[in-house]
Amino acid sequence: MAQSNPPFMSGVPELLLLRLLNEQEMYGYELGRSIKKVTEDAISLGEGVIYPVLHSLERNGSLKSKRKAVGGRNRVYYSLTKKGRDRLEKLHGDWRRIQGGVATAFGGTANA
Amino acid sequence: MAQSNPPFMSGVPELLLLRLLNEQEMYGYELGRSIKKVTEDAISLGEGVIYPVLHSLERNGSLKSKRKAVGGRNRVYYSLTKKGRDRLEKLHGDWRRIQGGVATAFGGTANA
DNA sequence: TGAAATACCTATTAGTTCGAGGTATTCTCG
DNA sequence: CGAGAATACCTCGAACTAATAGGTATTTCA
Repeated sequence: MAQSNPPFMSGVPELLLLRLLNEQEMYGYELGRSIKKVTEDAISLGEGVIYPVLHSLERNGSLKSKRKAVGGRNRVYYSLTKKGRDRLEKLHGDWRRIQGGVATAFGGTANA
Repeated sequence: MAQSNPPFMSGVPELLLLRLLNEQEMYGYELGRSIKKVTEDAISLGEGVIYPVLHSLERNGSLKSKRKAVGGRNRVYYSLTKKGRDRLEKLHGDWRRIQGGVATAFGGTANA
């Protein structure tokens, strides 16, 4: 057998969060706006999606966090660990494969 | 507000199934092999994925089915209804948007 | 003062997908 | 003929995702 599939559509929120945090540390609320911006409004994630993903990513060691008080605000900044970078690469690879597969399926015989 | 997001990861199996059935009627077992082929092995769906999706698609009126006995085999052929074609267009649009958003997010600042 | 924005969080629900199983028939090959 | 592979259908249960809808508290600004 060739290879087993990753859970399919799973992971876009996780993928994007890891992608952004790989560039620079950020906090949850900020990530929400940032995702809208870097996807040019194509994707927007609610806080109810962002925070749980952040927490589970931290739990499994992909992210580390530190609290900072900035201008009277209490923020939790996240950044990638080595494991997080590995995870990012893996998810990105999965994504490219699926994306490529879908593109091929739709490109094969041109349709509307 | 701009627009609400479709459920994220959902829908690649459904999308591919609709895509294939839009070209020609097929039966479940056949669809499994066909998906592997048209995605050039990038994606393969187990029967435990295919049949439930087919059934739910038929339940909601996107697909219609007819039984045929072919060479002693009992097959259930599916084809798209109008509603199924609409559904395909919608899912395809969603997919393009998400795909574009991810591409932009990763393309914005080139990374490995 | 009061509303909006910032900033965090959780719980519930709904939906998807996966793997593992199950049945039955037909085909192929020794 | 007999055995096993392939065809062809199906369902169940577990695991996981993601969406909505809430909740708290502070700060900013009109």
